Amino acid sequence: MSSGSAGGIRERKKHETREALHRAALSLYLAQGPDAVTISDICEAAGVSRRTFFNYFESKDDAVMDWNEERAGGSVAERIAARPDQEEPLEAVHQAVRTGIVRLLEHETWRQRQLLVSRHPRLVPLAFAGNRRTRGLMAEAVARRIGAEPGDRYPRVLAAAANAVAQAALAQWDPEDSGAALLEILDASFAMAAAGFSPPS
Amino acid sequence: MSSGSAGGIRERKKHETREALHRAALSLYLAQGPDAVTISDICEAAGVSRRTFFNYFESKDDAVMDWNEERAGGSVAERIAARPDQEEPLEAVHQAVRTGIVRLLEHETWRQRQLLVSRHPRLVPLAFAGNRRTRGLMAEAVARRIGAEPGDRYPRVLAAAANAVAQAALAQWDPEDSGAALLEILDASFAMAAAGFSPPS
DNA sequence: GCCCAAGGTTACACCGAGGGCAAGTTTGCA
DNA sequence: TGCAAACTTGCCCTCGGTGTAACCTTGGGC
Repeated sequence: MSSGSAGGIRERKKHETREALHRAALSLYLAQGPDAVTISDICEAAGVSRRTFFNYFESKDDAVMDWNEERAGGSVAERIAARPDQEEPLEAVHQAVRTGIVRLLEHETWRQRQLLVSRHPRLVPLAFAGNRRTRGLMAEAVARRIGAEPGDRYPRVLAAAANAVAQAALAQWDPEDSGAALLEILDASFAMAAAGFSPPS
Repeated sequence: MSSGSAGGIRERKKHETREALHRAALSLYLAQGPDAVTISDICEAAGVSRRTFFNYFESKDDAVMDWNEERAGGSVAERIAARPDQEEPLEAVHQAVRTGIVRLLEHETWRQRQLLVSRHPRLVPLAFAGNRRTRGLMAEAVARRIGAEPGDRYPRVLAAAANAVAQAALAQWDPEDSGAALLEILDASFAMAAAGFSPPS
């Protein structure tokens, strides 16, 4: 056997099955809308049994929002830590988020996800379901930068606000537009935060 | 018949049933944890049939998070509009949120809700499920203040960030503490936003 | 007081989500 | 080749959620 790059056939097949379920779920969601898709439909499209589905995901939404591609860009926390020391915390977070989005924009499935979410607002909370953890890691990274405790007020408030600003930017972006447009919106939105939200002239 | 204040027996009974279901759901959630409670349990405690439950709520979480008490304080949008004209938008939103929280603190059921949420983080998104609408109304109110369109970037980003700051404040508050403590946290958090999140000395 | 219509409640039946379990199948390794 | 670990599957169950139709209560007209 030539076998896969990592591990053996077993690992590769698991990955393929997961990917097949994810793709099937995403395209069915896009084609028919979230409510019209049943787990059985997804399984049929992916060629596995209904029971197997639950070996990989806890729900159909879980399958659609699967995030293994995010990891393909490193974590936000790492990117914050990598910013120059003298940079203000908010700016460091801004740049960390920015490069994260640049990487995500390269993934076609991520764009499809955004399209799906923008078409079905019901899914918005799901798209950001992983954000509680992300926010926590962001707060930790910020705390480490300024020598504070991770539980301190400042890092937490900053992380929450930065996340919200990023979400708002995403929500204002049309996923059929260029990635550059999203980055413009993002930069403008963070500039508002840096200015203490004083009203634009 | 002495009858209720508004309408007849019918209206009153509907209201009582809704309230009974809400209270039953809340206390069962608190006593047993969200996952251990079934809709049948709630119905038994409230003395109605399972089918009737769904005449009032779409899910058990919906019943727990029922918000008729929020309305007993007017909307955030109204309170923003009521702030003095020369006040900066962020400060107006801050004060509007603040008085809203002051009112909510008077409601025992609201405090129970917060306790429940703080004990079961899984519920956090639900507690803020109504926030999409709230955020929209906030953005509109801010837009009206500065003579912008409701869809403009500034009002939306401000509303999103203010909401996140308020959420972060709530999350840092122990619901068994005094209401004054929550207000202190809230004020300090908004001060950070007004300062453009420059790090504390 | 009687009766009828509107509306609220209930039982029943059904489908999909989700998960436990044990048997069957494939892979990895000796 | 053979065995153990791991993955898949079918079966069965409970709970969430909804349509339907029968039933009961309320309120208003006669």
